[in-house]
Amino acid sequence: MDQDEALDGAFAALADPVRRAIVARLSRGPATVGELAEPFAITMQAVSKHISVLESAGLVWRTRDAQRRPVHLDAAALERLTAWIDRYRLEAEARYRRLDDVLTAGHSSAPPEGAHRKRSKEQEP
Amino acid sequence: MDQDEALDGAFAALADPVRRAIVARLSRGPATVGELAEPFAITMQAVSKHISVLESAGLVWRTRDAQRRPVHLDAAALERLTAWIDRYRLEAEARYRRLDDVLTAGHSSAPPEGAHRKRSKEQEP
DNA sequence: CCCTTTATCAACCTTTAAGTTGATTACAGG
DNA sequence: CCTGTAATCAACTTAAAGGTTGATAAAGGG
Repeated sequence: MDQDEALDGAFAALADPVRRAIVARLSRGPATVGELAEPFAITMQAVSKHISVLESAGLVWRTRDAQRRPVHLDAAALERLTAWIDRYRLEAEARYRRLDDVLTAGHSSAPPEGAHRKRSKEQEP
Repeated sequence: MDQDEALDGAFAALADPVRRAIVARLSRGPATVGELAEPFAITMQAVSKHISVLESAGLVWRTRDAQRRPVHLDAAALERLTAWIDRYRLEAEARYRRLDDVLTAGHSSAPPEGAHRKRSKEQEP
């Protein structure tokens, strides 16, 4: 199953400021390659490649309008990424909370943000 | 600071199946480098590098316990990633809904999943 | 004390990614 | 038509990423 490869591609696609800017722009609506390239100091060929990367990652899809190729954002693909992250984030946060419960047992004040670090048994460098 | 570079590093860090598996494991609690390396068919040095990548990305932090270096997941860093994605995902979804509202105006049935694609004005290949 | 465990440092190899320039395709409009 | 516009294809350069082996450092247990 290439569930893994899908995540590889999608996260890698977002690991580039140009591609993230393209995603941000597309969240407001479709745009052509030329429009997407305009804000950047790189060639349209380079932007075209970035779009191909986003498309291979399943984050965008292309249509056709004469010689233009409008690019569209796929929100569902973004949702799959947050789903992956949240699965582990929530698990970790639940664990923190259980730890804080134990460590603050019998006390009244709620632990401050980031308390888990300072309350850890191990020492920092 | 450089918001962009932080996202670069964090997304790039998750764009690797080994590092994602490490994150998944750490969501259940801290682990040593040796423990983290055990499931993989690569050397501990390679895993150590992966952990350095995750640490530079701010996704994990290390403590010290004798000659061991337990690694801990930073859930807040994961939260920053979902925050970035959701910002644009929600914007795009809101736009879809407005489009569907227009295109289904006066009709009673709710649009099916993925309707935005099929209802687009442009044609697919 | 030494020796074993745990992990990092260092040098190197190979593959891939981002960018460039130059040529080519596809389509619309005068 | 044929000209201009929009975008992709192709070949190449450079830099970085992921892996390896081998050596080194730091800390405890016998």
